[in-house]
Amino acid sequence: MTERKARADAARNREAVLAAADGLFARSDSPRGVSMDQIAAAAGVGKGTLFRRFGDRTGLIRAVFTARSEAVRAAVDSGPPPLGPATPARDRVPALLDALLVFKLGNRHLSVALEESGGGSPYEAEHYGWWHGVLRDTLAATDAVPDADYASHVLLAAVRADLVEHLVAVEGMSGEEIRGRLGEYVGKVLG
Amino acid sequence: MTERKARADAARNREAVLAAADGLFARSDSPRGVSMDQIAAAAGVGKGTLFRRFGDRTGLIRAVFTARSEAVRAAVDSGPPPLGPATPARDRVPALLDALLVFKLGNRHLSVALEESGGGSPYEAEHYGWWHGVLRDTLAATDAVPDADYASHVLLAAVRADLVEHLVAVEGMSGEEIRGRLGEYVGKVLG
DNA sequence: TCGTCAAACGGACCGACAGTCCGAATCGTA
DNA sequence: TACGATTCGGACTGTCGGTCCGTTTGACGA
Repeated sequence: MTERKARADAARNREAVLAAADGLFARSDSPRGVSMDQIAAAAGVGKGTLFRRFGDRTGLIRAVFTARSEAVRAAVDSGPPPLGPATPARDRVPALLDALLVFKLGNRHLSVALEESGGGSPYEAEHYGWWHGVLRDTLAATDAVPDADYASHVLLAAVRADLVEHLVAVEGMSGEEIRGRLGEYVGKVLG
Repeated sequence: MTERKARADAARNREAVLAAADGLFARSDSPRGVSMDQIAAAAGVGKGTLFRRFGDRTGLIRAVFTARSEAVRAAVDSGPPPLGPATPARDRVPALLDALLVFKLGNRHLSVALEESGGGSPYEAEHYGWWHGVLRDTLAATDAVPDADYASHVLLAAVRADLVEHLVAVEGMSGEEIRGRLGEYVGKVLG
């Protein structure tokens, strides 16, 4: 509709900021340790630019996160089994949770950043609503639990970023161990 | 050991700060909206006092939380069934989780404050370690799950303060509903 | 190629807040 | 009452998220 012209430098800067933020979060131990000034500096961009493009800190983190998670979401939306929509519900539930877990294992710091700076509550982020919707619908199709909505929330809580981070960093579990345990656990819940 | 004499005003101020903080957190929607200056002012105390007694913001929140949760912890430690140690493990697991849920329902804002300002990760707080220990040991005695340690983490994730807050404030569930759902869910996990 | 102007840039600036510091006030004791 | 140890309190500091506005730049028509 209102198709103005996109400026070349604007697009370039956007990518630079995304990349810089991604790198900084990945390197830093705590998301709190990464300031907006640092991101701006690392991206070779003024602070004003950064806030104009992304609104605020939360918006920036969400943008980085969204960019990173495009692949998983596409696989769930329209990929082949066991993630895609054609999968039998009973097989898809564990596949969904495993995929989300694997993603968080591979993007631990970024995920923690999203959940803790994500506008107060992680539950407000669009990304959570999306996963919850998919999981709820799939779960409802299995008839395994009395309240698919509630069960989805609780199952998603099992793969929260800070829990995963704790299991890996403090308890020393490997990614594969966690995946195994989660699989057993989900199996039990599905009955 | 190093039992010097406690000054009367020091003790009085400590109580005043605890009470003021408790009240402010309970009233405020978001823990972020409560500043140390506000707490100091509400307690009729200087900021220096506040930081000397509690070290930092996290220390203060933990102190308030600890004071509030003394009763539950005593009930678990040495109370009668179904919470106390004499309870059969299979009955105690749901009782423990229900007690924790009820506590969080009654202290929603304070709990959220602890989990989000609790020194980066909620898992570092002493209070988490304690609950996890009790739950793990009880769970291990039931032989219901292959890995009691992991299962405890995941079950505790089901009663995280921000999830409870979300279910109540956004999804409009009542406390009783949540308790019911949690009970069913735990039952499924115990098999 | 050049002129025009909306859009984008960047960094100085602001307000808020956690945490520090030290002279002043206060308590317990002899 | 006098004295020393302990605690008080609020001015002060450094940092950080977010804003503002004068300057620059890129797209496009002539």
